[in-house]
Amino acid sequence: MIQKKSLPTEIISTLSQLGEHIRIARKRRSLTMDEMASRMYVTRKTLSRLENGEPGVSLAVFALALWVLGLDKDLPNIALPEQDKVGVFLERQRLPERVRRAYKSDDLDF
Amino acid sequence: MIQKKSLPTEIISTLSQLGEHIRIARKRRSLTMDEMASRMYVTRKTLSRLENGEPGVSLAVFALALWVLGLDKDLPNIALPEQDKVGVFLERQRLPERVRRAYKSDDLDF
DNA sequence: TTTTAAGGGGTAATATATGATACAAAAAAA
DNA sequence: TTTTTTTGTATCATATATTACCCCTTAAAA
Repeated sequence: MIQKKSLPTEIISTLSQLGEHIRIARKRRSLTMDEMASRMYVTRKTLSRLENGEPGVSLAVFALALWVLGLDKDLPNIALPEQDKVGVFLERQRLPERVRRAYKSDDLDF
Repeated sequence: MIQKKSLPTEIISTLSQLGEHIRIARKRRSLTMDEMASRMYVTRKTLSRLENGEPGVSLAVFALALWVLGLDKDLPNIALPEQDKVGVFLERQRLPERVRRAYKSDDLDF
């Protein structure tokens, strides 16, 4: 953990991509690293680590970057339960074959 | 930073949502926290901090969770440059009004 | 009901991130 | 070109994450 060496390749690659996306968005907005870092309430070094895709950077730093750039709208949709097809399938599969009502004498109408 | 108190409300809320998404996806897959944590090569406590939306959790832990759950396909699309409408607009705006070729006597044909 | 397992929460030790600062390299602007 | 700004990199101090334990409460299963 936190060591690039021990991480799956896909994850290393994904984090690099995310860093690159942030760097591009920052440059398009003509923000220097110092400027953007101060708006994020972090130091330039921390922003640098984020843009370089270093795995140890905290989620808060990541979210702050997207927030400062106005690119945070998609983040809450990650792993959204209603979009999780496998999850929905598994949940449905776990339903019992037959349902049996718990008997209560005065609860026979609905 | 890293202190919930000093973070924008939207970010606190977003991180909580992401943690909840992961927790739901884990339960749907009938994974205990111990089971999932070990597949992520982290401890149960770290996974717990992620599911609770704690801002200090590293990006690697987040990405590993999505990866273990098979929910990592959307992550690389966050802040995607071609979807960044503001960014594309700003970039276009920066184009010069007129273009002028740098004159080179032997480079007049193309 | 009894039994078993899951998850919440604490502590100490260690690893790592983050901040603060300085300096050099590279790029942009004049 | 020269000058200025931006960025890369290094170091040290401090804050925090992460691990590896622990115990306890609660929920699930028998």
